[in-house]
Amino acid sequence: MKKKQSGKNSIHDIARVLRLSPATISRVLNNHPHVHKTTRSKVMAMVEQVGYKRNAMASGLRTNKTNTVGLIVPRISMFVHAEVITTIQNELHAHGYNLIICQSNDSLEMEIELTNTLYASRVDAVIAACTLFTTDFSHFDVLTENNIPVIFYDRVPVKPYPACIVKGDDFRGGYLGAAHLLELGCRRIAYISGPLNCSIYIDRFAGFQKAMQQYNTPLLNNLVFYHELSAANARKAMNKLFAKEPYPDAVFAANDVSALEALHFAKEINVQVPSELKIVGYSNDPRSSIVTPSMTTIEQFPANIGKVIVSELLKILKKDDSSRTVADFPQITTAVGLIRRMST
Amino acid sequence: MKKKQSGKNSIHDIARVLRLSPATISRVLNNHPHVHKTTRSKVMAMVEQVGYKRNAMASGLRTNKTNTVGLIVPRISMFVHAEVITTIQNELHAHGYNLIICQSNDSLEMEIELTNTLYASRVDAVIAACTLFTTDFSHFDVLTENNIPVIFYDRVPVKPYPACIVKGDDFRGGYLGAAHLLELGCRRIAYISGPLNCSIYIDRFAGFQKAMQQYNTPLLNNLVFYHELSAANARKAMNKLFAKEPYPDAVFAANDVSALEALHFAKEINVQVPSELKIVGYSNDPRSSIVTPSMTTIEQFPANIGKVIVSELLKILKKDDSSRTVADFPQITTAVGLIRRMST
DNA sequence: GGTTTTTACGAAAACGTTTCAGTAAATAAA
DNA sequence: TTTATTTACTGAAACGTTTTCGTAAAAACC
Repeated sequence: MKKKQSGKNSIHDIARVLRLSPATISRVLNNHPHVHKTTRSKVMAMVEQVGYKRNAMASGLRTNKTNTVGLIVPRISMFVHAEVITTIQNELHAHGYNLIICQSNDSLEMEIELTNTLYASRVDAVIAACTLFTTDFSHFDVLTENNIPVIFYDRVPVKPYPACIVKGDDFRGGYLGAAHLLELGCRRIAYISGPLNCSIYIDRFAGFQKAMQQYNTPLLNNLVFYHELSAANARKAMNKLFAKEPYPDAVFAANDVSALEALHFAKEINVQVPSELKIVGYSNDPRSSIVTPSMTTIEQFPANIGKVIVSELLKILKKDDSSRTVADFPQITTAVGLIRRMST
Repeated sequence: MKKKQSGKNSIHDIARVLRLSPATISRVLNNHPHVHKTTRSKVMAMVEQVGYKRNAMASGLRTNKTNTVGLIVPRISMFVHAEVITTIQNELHAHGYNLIICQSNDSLEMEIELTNTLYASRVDAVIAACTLFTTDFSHFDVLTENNIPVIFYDRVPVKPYPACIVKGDDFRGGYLGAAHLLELGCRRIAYISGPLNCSIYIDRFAGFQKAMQQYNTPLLNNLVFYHELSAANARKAMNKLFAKEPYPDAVFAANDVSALEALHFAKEINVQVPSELKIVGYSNDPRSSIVTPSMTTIEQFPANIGKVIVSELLKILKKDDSSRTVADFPQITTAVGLIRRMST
């Protein structure tokens, strides 16, 4: 049972009742050597008794270290992110770091504010998956210029930036999805892409094109759509695709939300999936496996992404500020895979 | 274009080059009165030029205020939470507060660590949705005893605790689901509950019982299951239910994951839904609407929950520490509703 | 012109921790 | 015993803010 607190208890208060100096208390708390065994246990007992808890602000102010890393993500509800976050948190926690999760809501303005806030609280590092609309990355300068390492993942800078980059092999993902459909004999393949200012959609599309080219299949301009990947936009695309014949024999969408909407649309207009239309999504959203027919999609192994991020981050944090070099800005690509289901 | 920083820039540095005192700089930054217009603009210009950003630790240490609230949640990937979090974040942001999102992974140990960490960084308040295994809430004492207000939601303390509580009307939810099935003529209704040490499952089950009683339908013990609501456990329950006749004519599950698994199982063994078996879930998970047949479920209006939480929180934060009273521990119940779909 | 009030600013303390430099006591070496 | 070394601790400064108190100077009043 804890004693009732009388308002405050700092290292000074403990020092006073034990007739020691604050310095000694601090040393005990930080496991410094050169403090007597009996003193140490007396201090620990008192710490326990009054329920002392270190003030992270004071400590951080003095040491310039917070043991905290910040994470900025468009939406935590996106499955891939949720998975990545969970892994990151667990791994970091195992190494004594705390994680502050921030959500930009896919708003650039918010992303800017969040990086400023994270800088204000002087986190030790920042992990960021950027907004769909982040083409200029200079708001991260405040971090890099002040020696706070940044790691980007998922949606990453396209131009060189002094930060480590971890990304799924989007090119390969695009290639795998397209090759799979081509292998199955599809030749009129529609492609629903996200906006091409965003790294992942550029690469996925490039992979798609590569496969098409390899199979000597022309890319029909009226079968390709570039817009924010919402269900509504996917529906618009489908409406156009099925406005008049010839219909496409496959749809490859750069995310699962769009693919799911495509499937839904196909059902509505009585187009049989997969016999008349094959559909491939991207990300292996939990929904893609429970829908009927279940959907073929590209797996990104988010847990692996998380692990890679933390392992890189720890490497960087182990060095002190001054000894960081360009070698700390590697660009790492993580594997993807095709999950074949009933929609193809 | 920002000037390259020479390592540090504090309020002192700005003061020195402008031949002012740090106090004046601080006053400008905090919009205090009694500072000359020309001085103000000179300072602002320099702040802009050197890219000064306030050090939140120093500021928080001095003022004992962080403008940050902490949030602890079992899993951010759970749809209801993701929705609630997003609302909370937006609302808080509009009022100048930052949100630190923490994930307990449904581990009590982690929840305890997280509350300590949040206390260590002296957040202004904590919002918590507890672990399934949190029956003792004393680890939140460190917050309440130190005048950091706590608001619980979703999974909340069952015993009295000095904190505001916001919860969905789980009793009504349980009642609505059951009454709906009874109305449709079901009489052998199976109920898949979560463990009864958790507030929400207690209430949902009570609501279920109330409806059953009202329709003079006996509650059959072998049709009720209490366990952690995982897909695996739901499958076990379904296996038992369909091991021998008479089969149930309906399944009401206390969350959507279980209901979805029940539906999946029914399909596997060729039991027709809804004709032979009706299914109702809980939470309106996005998956429940896209599955075939789409699933009837209980909507919790998570955005509304988030709004209520923030509105209560702001009320509490507006008062200063000392003037808080028991009146700051209201228990608020938010509405739920039945969403009827094809599974009934 | 003298008195009061207001305005604009500075000096310094404070928040709670860590750490450098120093010192007294205990121990080891001579 | 004297001197050197180690051990266990203290004092005080520092981190970057905010805020109280004080005080000149300017403005307002009579």
